[in-house]
Amino acid sequence: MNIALRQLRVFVAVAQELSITSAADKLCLSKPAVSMALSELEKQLGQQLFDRHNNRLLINEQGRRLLPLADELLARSQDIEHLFSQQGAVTGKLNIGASDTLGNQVAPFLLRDFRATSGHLEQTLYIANTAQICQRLCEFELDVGLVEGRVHHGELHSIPWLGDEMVVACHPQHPLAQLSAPTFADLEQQQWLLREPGSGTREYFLNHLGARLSQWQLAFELNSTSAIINSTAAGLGITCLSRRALSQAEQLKRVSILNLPITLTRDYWLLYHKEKYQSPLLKQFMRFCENWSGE
Amino acid sequence: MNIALRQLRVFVAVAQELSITSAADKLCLSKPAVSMALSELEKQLGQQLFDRHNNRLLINEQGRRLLPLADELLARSQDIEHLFSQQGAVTGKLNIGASDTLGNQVAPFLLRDFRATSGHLEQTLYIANTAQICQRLCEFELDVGLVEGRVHHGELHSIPWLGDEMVVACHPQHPLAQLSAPTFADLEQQQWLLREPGSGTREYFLNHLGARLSQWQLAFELNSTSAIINSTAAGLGITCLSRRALSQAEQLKRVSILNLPITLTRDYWLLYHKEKYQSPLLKQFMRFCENWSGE
DNA sequence: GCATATCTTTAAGTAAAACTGAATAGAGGC
DNA sequence: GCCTCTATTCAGTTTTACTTAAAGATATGC
Repeated sequence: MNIALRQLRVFVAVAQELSITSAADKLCLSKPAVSMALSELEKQLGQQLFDRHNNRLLINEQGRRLLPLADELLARSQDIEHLFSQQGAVTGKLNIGASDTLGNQVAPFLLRDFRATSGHLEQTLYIANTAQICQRLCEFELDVGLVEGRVHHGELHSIPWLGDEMVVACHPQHPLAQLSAPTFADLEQQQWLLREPGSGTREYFLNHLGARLSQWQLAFELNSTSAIINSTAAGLGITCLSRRALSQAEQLKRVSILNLPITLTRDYWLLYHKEKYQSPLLKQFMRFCENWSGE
Repeated sequence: MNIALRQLRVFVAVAQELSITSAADKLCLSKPAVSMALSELEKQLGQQLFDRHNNRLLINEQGRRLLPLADELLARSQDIEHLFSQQGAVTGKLNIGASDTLGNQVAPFLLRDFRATSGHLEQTLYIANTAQICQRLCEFELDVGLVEGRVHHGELHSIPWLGDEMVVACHPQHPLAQLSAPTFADLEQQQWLLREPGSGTREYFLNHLGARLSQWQLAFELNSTSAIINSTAAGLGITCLSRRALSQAEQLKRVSILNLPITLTRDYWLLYHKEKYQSPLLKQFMRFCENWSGE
């Protein structure tokens, strides 16, 4: 009757991958080992955890109920191991998801400072767009997400975090860069460089700037912020990005930032799953994030 | 590196029994199995959990740190099993400790009502004196304790619970029983029947009644409340007990309760260990206790 | 529609772990 | 010293966990 952590590890992997085959890869086990461990767990609990249909697994109500509990139990067993590993050293893995701008421009400095103050070194940074971050939080594969733009998701909590200024940039020789006080009207009829759909930066432009312009043209779409900066520096169009992302390019005079009449701001958000257990390490990291000023 | 629940079960048993031999009995395992499982756990954690001295085990700082964590992990794994056992049924074991009066006079009715409202049937009632209850709470063998008399113990929390009136009783033909308004002075020079040291009832007498009397004699000591009642009914002395414990004997006119000038009251207390994990079932029981009026 | 992937599960054999009984070693009581 | 109580070590056995191979089931390609 006694369930084992081994079985729960298998269950969580299968619940995340929704496939025996890829769960087996992840766990470095053979497929039958995973299949048998899972069906034994289901037998012990007296409940199916997945619906088997068309030779595929689909997590069911029972499985969804077990997932946070199993994840917590495993996390707590990890906590115990780490508590006793090296005396006083902060150990354990931290899986952080971040959207493009935050992941590339902010997270490196955030992690540098967290490492310096905590001594903790085992972080993984997963950079993807907001939608993917949310999905992986729901699969319990990420501990925390750092995203631009508010997220409305029933299973996730979001707390506002840091701020950011959004600016419009162009090539230094661009006519706009010569204006001492450009207006929104000057931004019309321009060629804009945008991120791909699903990106928080793109959403921001569409909702806060594009919506104010009677006309604008799409120069082209790029799924990388630095490619957008390079394209701006190459004179292919103008763009709206966070000041953080542009600071280096501006210092090198590769791009110019326009002095618009109003300041555009954007909040960042810390995301975490409502039902996911927060290990002491995770709590420490979240507190650190909340108090972190930027520089 | 991965620890197993099996190992933690062994560890907890050894920590409670402080002996490989009796832990093995408790777990229905051989001594070598327990010894090996424990030393493997210690090897995995990289820490001794017990000091070995003179062929005896003594839990050390590391072990004390692990005990509540291990207990919680095991309790949570039990929670998972029970959640999935019978749909909706309330399962899981509840280990309740109670001092003599509470265990004999109150707990049966408390448990009857809890069973009726919750449908939960797996309770164990361990009746012992307050000191023993505290010890077993500290060993994580009991979930909750019901005791008379305040307890000051660093590892335990106590919350006031119910109340009780303490009364003085004697044989119906005893001279004291003939007085319509006996005073404290009348109680002097009497022969008293007391419980053994460590009993809350005894402590109550010594602190609240005996201390007020310039003289009193010990008739003799008994480690059972009903033996004290019978001894009182047999005219061997007078006694101070809770009205609850005496109600039947009084109705049968086997003893008389004196009408003293002041009412002596005594609080009961709910005890639980600060670091012990409270399962949903335990929380439910505690809430039930707090709201339970008596009848 | 038949062959071919892809996926899960069953079966049989193997490797690993958990466990036992007997024996060993140390400590204390008589 | 002898007996009894510990915990642990050792060697052998049982049980569990796992792997490879194969089968069954469902979809995909031609």
